[in-house]
Amino acid sequence: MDNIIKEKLKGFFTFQFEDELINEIANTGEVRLIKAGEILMDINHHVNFVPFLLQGVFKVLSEDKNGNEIVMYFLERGDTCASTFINFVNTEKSKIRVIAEIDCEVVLVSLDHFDNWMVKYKSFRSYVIESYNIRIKEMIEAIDTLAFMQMDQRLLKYLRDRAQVLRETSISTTHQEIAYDLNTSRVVVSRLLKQLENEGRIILNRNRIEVIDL
DNA sequence: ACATTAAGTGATT
DNA sequence: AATCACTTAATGT
Repeated sequence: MDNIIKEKLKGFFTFQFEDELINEIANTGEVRLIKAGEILMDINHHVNFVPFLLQGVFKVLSEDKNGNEIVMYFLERGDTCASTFINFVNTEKSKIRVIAEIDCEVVLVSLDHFDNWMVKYKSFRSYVIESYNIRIKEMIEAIDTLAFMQMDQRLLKYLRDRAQVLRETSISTTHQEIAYDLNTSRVVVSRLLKQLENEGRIILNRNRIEVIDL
């Protein structure tokens, strides 16, 4: 594995990984490029790896048995999917779908190394705990959003979140996709977007939304 | 030029 | 906020 990968592992993750740990990740991990739209892990599938996100953005969503989906949060570089940690104790099926928003680069590490690294590396332990913490906070935020916010506010929050993880003000999407993500109808999204545009918060184009009011 | 897909809108529940 | 039914606009072939 090349040094660029190691530099990314060193630079993007909040807890400075020890050089030795970075070498271990580099030696045992598999670097994968995931194209926009590809699914990294899916609901009801077994997962035996943990992804470390080096580049790109993933959308994490849950789906009910009727196929209604709802986006819970986004992952950006330096993030990992905390829900996969659970599987290192007990091989459980994934409850979520993780899908690439844009082209992504990840390092996949087998869960077999987890036990070992947790005791061996302080930075790894801290990182895992911190990741859990962040995800729990995100979950609470998602629940609050669903329970207390009306659709217009949810929509604006969604656009801001998405623009933030993409590090761009321009989002390439359709009203239909947003409707799926928020589990509402396209008509509602179109109307609310129009309203936001009239308020000067966004600019609408076909397949593209400029977020002004970040 | 035509077909397809995305987006806008009034009316109704 | 959802649904229907329809229109208009943008884009692909």
